[in-house]
Amino acid sequence: MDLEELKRIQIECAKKVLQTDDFTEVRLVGGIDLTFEDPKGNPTRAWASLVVVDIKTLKKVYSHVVEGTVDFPYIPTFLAFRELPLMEKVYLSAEVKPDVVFIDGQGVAHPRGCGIASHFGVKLNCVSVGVAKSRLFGFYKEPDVRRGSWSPLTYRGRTIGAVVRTKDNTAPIFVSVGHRISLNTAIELVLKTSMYRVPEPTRLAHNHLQWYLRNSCK
DNA sequence: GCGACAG
DNA sequence: ATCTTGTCGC
Repeated sequence: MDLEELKRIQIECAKKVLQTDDFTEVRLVGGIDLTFEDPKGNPTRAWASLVVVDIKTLKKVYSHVVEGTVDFPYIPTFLAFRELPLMEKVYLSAEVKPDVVFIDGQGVAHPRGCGIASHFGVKLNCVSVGVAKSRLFGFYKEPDVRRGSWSPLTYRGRTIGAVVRTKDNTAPIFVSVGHRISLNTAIELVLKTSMYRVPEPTRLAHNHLQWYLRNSCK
């Protein structure tokens, strides 16, 4: 693998990212998650799930799982080259498409402005939001401990994302624009879909995989 | 040069 | 990401 070449791909992808709201209504919100048979191994067997929830009830209205082989290692800032293929597969084969998709990882809060959530959105031309449990890039001040408060994630004076408190006295999550959405709307959507620390679409996608691997899969 | 570094 | 049950605390 030639990382310099992959960097150029990310730089080109970043140019196509749209950071304004480009949709009419949001009724269905989806979350995509991956799990690996051997996280350290390369290649390794892996599964991806897409769970779609109704934004009004936060109840699951659709879920889908696909299996595949992942043969690219985990390298910070190059996560998309490892996880994007399976994410594309689960999304493209889904019978229900959400209006917005939450992706585990960063969107534009990335050294080259193209984290996995943005890469996913641009490649599939859909509305996406980066929802990460930890920081990859940028600086911030700890937001207030109350649910709903947030502080900007910045780099060289520019806001690239937000550190959002989705639950009282609980570690915040890192939200950034994926594609075709504004940061303010992304934050609003994340807060609207969060009952716990991690927003429901993402949390349920993760739970669904755990359940799936204990049953249907052999 | 050294440390940091989504999942 | 994963190894892993009960347990402590709000």
